[in-house]
Amino acid sequence: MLTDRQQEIVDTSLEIISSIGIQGLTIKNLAKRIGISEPAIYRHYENKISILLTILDYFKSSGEQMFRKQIKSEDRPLRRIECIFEGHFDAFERNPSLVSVIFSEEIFRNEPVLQAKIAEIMDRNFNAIKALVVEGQAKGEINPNFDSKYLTIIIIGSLRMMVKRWQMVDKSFNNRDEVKNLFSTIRKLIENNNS
Amino acid sequence: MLTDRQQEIVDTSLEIISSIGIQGLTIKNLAKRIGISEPAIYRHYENKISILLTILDYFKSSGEQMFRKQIKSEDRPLRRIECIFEGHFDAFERNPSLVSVIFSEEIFRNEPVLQAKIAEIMDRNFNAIKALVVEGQAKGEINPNFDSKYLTIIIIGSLRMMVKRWQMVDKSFNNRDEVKNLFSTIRKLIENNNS
DNA sequence: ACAAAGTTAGTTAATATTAACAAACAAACA
DNA sequence: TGTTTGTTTGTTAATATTAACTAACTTTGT
Repeated sequence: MLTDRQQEIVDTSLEIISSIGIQGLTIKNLAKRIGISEPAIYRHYENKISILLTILDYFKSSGEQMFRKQIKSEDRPLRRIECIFEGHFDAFERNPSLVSVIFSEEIFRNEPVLQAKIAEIMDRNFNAIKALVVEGQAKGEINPNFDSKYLTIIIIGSLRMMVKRWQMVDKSFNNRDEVKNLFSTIRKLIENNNS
Repeated sequence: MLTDRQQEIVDTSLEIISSIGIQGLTIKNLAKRIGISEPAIYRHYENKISILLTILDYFKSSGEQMFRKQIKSEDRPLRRIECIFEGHFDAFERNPSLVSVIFSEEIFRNEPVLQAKIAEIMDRNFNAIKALVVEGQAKGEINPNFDSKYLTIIIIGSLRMMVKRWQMVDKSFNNRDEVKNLFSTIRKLIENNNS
């Protein structure tokens, strides 16, 4: 569990990342924004890496929660994938900084601990979606003539691309509709329509 | 045009980016690798940003070349998209550092000039692919019941995701086959099969 | 002889982190 | 009850390291 200050540090970090990018997340900026001195940060976190690890953990567990909810759900696989789509999207909308975090692998490249965590999160997400695709194919909802691996790459890649575009150009347009449209396109593409 | 030294600086930069990431591209590393002193670098480039701009320009023009080739080509649109897929992939294989560059938007976020260039490149690529999709739909080769914008997001997103996975996990596996399989999946999905 | 390309030896600004100490409060105890 | 002791959370000042970049001088090639 996090203390109030620890939570504040994490929240403020996400704010900073959101507004000026991960590069701007320095202890100095962090301390200034919170209104305490730099060394005070170290009363609550051993070092900067452990702050970042906490952020990634938060990210990981919020994703896990979403997947768990979908596993229990009685919906059909395609609908569950759609929920994950929307769920991720809601998360991004509520907390735009997560977008920066998700695309920050390159920055963590010199920190093995962080890179490992990122790889772990990506891998788990991939497998969760893939499991749903496989299930959808088994139940005849998704076209079984395609390798589930490639369908998963297409699904996740599309979502990421959408988010990236949103971050780079669109900026606060009709994002919810965009996601709906994108997913409905994907759905029609991969659905099993042997009528 | 670039002098020999300038070219060497660019090449070595790409080598460094490739092996230890963009974060590792410092003037010190660059000079050491080339075998000259740090200030000598400044005899050939005004500053670090201009080196990075040159790299992005190289990236941009090599992409442009590829698109130009495809425009002249007599192939059908889907085949041309496939060529672009393979072309990009060849580029990545020949020069893995480009992968790092392409995913480095987050790092350039505090450098408006660089960020603008990245946005420009992404935008042009997007529109080039989209034009091919539209043409494919007009010629009845691609299913016209889908918004070309979303199909383009799916196509580019998949390619990027594939590359990302390649960078993160697969590492020197059967990459050429993977690209072939991925594209053939996409092709089957979006093809117009009203037979 | 002169311009291009290199060197050595610096500068400035940032960075994460540590050392040493202080105020506020709580717990323990006489 | 009042004093001692410890803990938490903060401070200021300093640290080591690294970044990009510069000034002034030397070498090299034509």
